[in-house]
Amino acid sequence: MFGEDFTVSRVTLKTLAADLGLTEATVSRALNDYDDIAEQTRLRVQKEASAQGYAPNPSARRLARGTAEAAAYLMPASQNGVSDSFIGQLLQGLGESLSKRKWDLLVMQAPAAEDEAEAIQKLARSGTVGGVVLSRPYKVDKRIKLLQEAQLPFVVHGRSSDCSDYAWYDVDNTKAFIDIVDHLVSLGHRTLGYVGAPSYLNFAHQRMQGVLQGISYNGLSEADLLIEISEMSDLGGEQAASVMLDCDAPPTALICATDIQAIGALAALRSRGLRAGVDVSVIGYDGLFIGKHSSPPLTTMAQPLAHSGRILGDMLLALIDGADPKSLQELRNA
Amino acid sequence: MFGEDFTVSRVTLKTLAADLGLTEATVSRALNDYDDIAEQTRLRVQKEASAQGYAPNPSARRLARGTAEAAAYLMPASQNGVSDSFIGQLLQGLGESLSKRKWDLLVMQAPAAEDEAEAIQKLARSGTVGGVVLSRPYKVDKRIKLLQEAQLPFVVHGRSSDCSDYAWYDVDNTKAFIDIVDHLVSLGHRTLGYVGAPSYLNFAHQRMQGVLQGISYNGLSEADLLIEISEMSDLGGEQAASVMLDCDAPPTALICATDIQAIGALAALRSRGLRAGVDVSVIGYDGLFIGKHSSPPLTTMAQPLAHSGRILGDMLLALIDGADPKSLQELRNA
DNA sequence: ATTGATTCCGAAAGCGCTTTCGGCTTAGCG
DNA sequence: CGCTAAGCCGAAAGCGCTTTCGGAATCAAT
Repeated sequence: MFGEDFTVSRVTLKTLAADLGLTEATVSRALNDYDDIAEQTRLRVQKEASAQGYAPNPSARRLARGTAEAAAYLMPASQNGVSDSFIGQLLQGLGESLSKRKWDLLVMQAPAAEDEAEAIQKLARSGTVGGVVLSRPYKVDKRIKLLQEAQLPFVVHGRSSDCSDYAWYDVDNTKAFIDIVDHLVSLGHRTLGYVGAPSYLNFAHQRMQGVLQGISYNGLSEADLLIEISEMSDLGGEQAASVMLDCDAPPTALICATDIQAIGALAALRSRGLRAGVDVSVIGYDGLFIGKHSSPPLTTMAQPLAHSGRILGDMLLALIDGADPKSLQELRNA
Repeated sequence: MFGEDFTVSRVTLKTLAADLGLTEATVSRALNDYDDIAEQTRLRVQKEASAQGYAPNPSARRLARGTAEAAAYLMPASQNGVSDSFIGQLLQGLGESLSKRKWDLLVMQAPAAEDEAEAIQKLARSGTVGGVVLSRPYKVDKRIKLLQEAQLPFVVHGRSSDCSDYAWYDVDNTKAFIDIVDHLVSLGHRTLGYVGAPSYLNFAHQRMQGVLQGISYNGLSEADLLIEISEMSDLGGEQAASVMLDCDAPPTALICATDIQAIGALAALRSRGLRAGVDVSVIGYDGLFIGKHSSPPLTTMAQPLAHSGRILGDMLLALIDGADPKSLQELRNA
């Protein structure tokens, strides 16, 4: 089936060199575009290498070079089995960026809180990766300090409360939610509901701040805003929305901290025979629902996650190149 | 800042051995639970190792062992920038399973179609990974043949048309959509709309087959089913749904091939003042919408993706251990 | 022709770990 | 008490690659 080309023997630098009548060193130089090699042999080597389908063994290369040529993405812990939907896009952008240097991208589970420290130190000491991307930090996030102490280059997707001395990329959550309130108020809404997320997650905190500020800026009082914090799941969103919809003076618009909660909120509407965007406006964030269930649509707030991934990757590479983390802090306008 | 413990010198097997007055070989044996080592020294070594925070260099280990101890997840190409939301959960389950053997999980972009072959061969020859997980295959998917030829262990999340001779794990999409039709018909719906996905994706093909069979089994005719195929995006779903809702005899229920399209369909409803689940039922799949926007809710069809990931990981490990791919084919009941 | 600077390539060490082989020590047996 | 068999550990080779160092050419210049 596999033809006569059934040479299981892998093609290594040694076999290549032998076939070419050269030494491994020369072949290596040719393949890695060193400058102390004749143009002619370089071509000859590269031609033969691609003819034989040579692919260098990354473990060997990494060992010899002493660099990891790989970065890790620390997945945010899934809340109740509902993992974030943005991960796919983010990884794509990240991978795209890292592949410019032929870096691998590996994903790691956030370990249980108690062995977090050990896990991060192991990660750093083992040299598995040369850099880390951390998503969705907590308001105070000790992983950040651990990464700093481990001297492992890292960039954070989001910010913790104290974000002065590390590299991060974040969207202006607060401003985004101020804008949402502005928008809703300008549409005539006077009673708002906020389906929030646990505020130890800093983005949730930021968003809630935005809602509160938006209320205040628009001359509304605290009484005009109902707040229900729920876990980040559709069920959570549904329950939170239900509570508010069932009260005496239900809100005419629901602002949801995350998409998944917005989905739950929509279910709450439906089960009460209410029409989203007609009877009650529902606005989520994170790029999925924004503009889809508000009327008229708001289209400017979708988070371009793949783009974020690319930025984060670029930042990480810059960091590896020796850039100052403090110079790599970017707040994207919402 | 970092205290006096600023010994940048990494702790390696050599330094550990020196500190312990042993050789690297012995330390290695102790750490890897070989049996030709005294229990006493094993403990002594392990104690010292953890005290010093020793973490083996995976590159060195892999090189010496000749195994990759890592698997790759080939991300499905994002359709129009909308990447699949299931990836996060799947990766989590996958990582969980692989971590049992301390394998790393790395994600790779599906390369452009034209250099797919080369990319997969490189992947195999380089020994970067010892196995591959492939998601969402096409109806005919040449990546599968490439992986076979490359002799790289792999499992497929989903199935291609000809799935007889490789390992796969799939849900019974066809049955799931037959059930959906059954369910809707039993609720009294007689005119259905199907928002489909491009059928070169085999899961989309399977789902559409399910809808068609469901129609037939329930004694309905082709005239009772409207079909619109759209790309897998909210916009696509919205447009497809719009076409059907605006026709002379609009369906009273919309079946959507994917969640993201269901979201779009909901938007189409909303912009027409229709209530989901009241005026028009909307059913998506993939675990998010199913049961959320049908009435009464269907709760049995959610795809437990993290679980799938775990299964896929276990299958891959079994494969590595020499299991016959044909014995690793599992169709989960919908 | 002799020298000095280039250009190109081979020799060899080494990255950090695993693993085979063999030797030393101790226990177990007649 | 001698001999074999375990039990433990050290020596050393090797995984596939990179990189320094130096040597042999080639070339330009005196």
